[in-house]
Amino acid sequence: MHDRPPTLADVAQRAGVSYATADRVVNGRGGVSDKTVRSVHAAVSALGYVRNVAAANLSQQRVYRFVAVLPDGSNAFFARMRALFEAAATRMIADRVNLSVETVAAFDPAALRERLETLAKQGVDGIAVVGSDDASTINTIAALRDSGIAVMTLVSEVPGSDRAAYVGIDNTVAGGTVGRLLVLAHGGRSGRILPVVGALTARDHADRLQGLREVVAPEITIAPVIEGRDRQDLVEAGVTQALRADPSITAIYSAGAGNVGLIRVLQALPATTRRPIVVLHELVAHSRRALEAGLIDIIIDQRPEEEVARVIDGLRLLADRRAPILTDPIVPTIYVRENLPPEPQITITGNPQR
Amino acid sequence: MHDRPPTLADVAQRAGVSYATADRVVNGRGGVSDKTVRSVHAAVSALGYVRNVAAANLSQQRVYRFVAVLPDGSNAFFARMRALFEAAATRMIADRVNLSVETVAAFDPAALRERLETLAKQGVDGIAVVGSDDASTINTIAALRDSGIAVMTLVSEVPGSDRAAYVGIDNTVAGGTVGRLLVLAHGGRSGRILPVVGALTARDHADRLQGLREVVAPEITIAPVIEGRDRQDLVEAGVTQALRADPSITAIYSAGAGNVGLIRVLQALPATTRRPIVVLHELVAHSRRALEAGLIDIIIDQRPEEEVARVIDGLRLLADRRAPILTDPIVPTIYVRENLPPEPQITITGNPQR
DNA sequence: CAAAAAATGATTGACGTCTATCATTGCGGC
DNA sequence: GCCGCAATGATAGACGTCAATCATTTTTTG
Repeated sequence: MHDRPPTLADVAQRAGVSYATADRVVNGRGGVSDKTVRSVHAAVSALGYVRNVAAANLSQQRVYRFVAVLPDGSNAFFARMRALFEAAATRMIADRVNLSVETVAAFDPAALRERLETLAKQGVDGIAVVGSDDASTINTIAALRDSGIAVMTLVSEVPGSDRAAYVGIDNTVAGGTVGRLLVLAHGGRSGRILPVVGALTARDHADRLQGLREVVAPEITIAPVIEGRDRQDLVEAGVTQALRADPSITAIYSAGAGNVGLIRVLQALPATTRRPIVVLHELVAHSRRALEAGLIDIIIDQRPEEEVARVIDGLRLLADRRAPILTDPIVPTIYVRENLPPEPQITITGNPQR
Repeated sequence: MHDRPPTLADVAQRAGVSYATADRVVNGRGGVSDKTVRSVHAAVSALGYVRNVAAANLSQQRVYRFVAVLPDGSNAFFARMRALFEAAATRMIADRVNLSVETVAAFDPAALRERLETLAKQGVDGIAVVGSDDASTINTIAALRDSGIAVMTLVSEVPGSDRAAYVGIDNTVAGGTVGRLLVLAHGGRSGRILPVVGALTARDHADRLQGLREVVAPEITIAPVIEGRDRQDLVEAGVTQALRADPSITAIYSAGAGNVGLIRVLQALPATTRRPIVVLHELVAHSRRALEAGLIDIIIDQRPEEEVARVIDGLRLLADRRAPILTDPIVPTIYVRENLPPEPQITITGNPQR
């Protein structure tokens, strides 16, 4: 009925070897004949032996030390992600997981490299990093991996790097999803989408735009792209001007940040005209309020909650030498007014003592 | 730098008491003076002591025994959920979690009660059950709780029961979300939605419809509801007839099961006419194919993957005596053709040995 | 066939917690 | 001042694994 799970001692007995030998096999310490290795493995699978992780970690006094490296700045999305990491950190203390969040100057490969190397020296078990797509970062990640540190990329992939996993959305998919929804919303009628991005050179923004283009053509055309540098003021000015210049615009897709500026434009629109359909990225305080107020229609979100959970899970799996981690992509999620989740109550808590 | 987390021995020392007394306090064994209790608690928070769950479980040889009770039948959604539970079960062996899935006759409170009582006798730590909204079930859940078994309701809430938590979507929210998307898709034009449900007496289906109604009025009207009993044949017949009878229908919302029938109708539609916008629930094999083929437009999904993960997490938190579990609702998720996740590769694995 | 090398066995302490038992101390009541 | 009881201390074994050490056996090699 409730037979306790088999232990390594059971395995040894069944294989007809000593505990020491069984241990040598399962922990790959070498110095065991092939025949014995096989018989131990046979016993393992016959009994369904699974290493008791709790006991293993206990014996090693293992304290996982993980660090999430996020870009600094006042970006609302990363502020939220930071809060999520910190909340997770407190929850994980009981599992001997020491998780900390650090920030590093955004768009600065040299600073990132330095920070990562410092972490490596301090003896960290795993790192989650918001990548940047350059050679320096790729090399740094490779070096970290070589020194046995688990590295995962988060939110933004580092193509060509041998990170253990990428946790984040596929931006082409996200753009395509927006495209499909806009096609639906136009209901077969023609239309014209105004795209707003941070910069066309930013890979994620470009990918989103690309995904959009693939889906909406040919019924719907795309107006010249506004590059808002993720700054509210520039976005505000750019959108205002574009709307004035082109009255045929039926929809706006903001693929980057600086949406406070966009929302201001929408608030200022005359109530008489039908406003364009508006889609933007990331559920944060201001976008939530805009959606609730009916200023925008759709928020497409990458669900930082799930990303954080996946990262922690993944880092732990990598730190234990367990099964390969699962790599399902994060699916960008659609919020409309009706399915908004309750406002998060997370307060940012520093460590009270150390 | 990497000071190991404090142990209970550290706490005892700091509080100036013996290990035994510290243990009495943190485990609430009583027989300790108030003054001592306070000083131990002070030491706990001063040091930031957190019980090492791994060590605790190890010492108790704790094997969590959890059971998920799902309704039987050939329902694709529950088949998927079952597979997810089974996949999770294998992953959890290393954590000494014994998770099994059982089925019980659908819509049969007596059978459900009997099954639950049997489980209680067998000494289960936690149960996740797809509820049914009746007095018998409410009482059974109360009895389970009294005997110290953690109970969570899954997919379908049992209102008025004192389950520890409900993991599932709010069906009114789901219906409202569909409503909002349909309003968007009509782009200000009038329209007429054909609703298809299993039965109007089924609370979840009724809630979805209610959510829809609240959002779409007044521009969009709602045709008489088809009750398909979740059966393909009835759905097929009903929808065929309704479409023939009422050419003004611009959208179909299927809130229940039996969607294979609906999809057949859509396949049979003449290519000349513009087909209505179609929204239905739950991403399963046939709905996925229909979406990929462009026969339908939107799938609204309750994300059984996340539900399963939450259930397991919750049961574990309840079984350890840890912090109260988080009760964020599951947000119904929108899939269009572009953001479909990769097809799950889960194979249903029975336990090879016992 | 002896010596060297490889493989295996046997055993031990540590990890942090839980549970139990028994010993000791302090204190109030009478 | 002694009894009884409450509070506290001291200690030990168990949980399953890991990482050692040292002893013993088997195999290989020259």
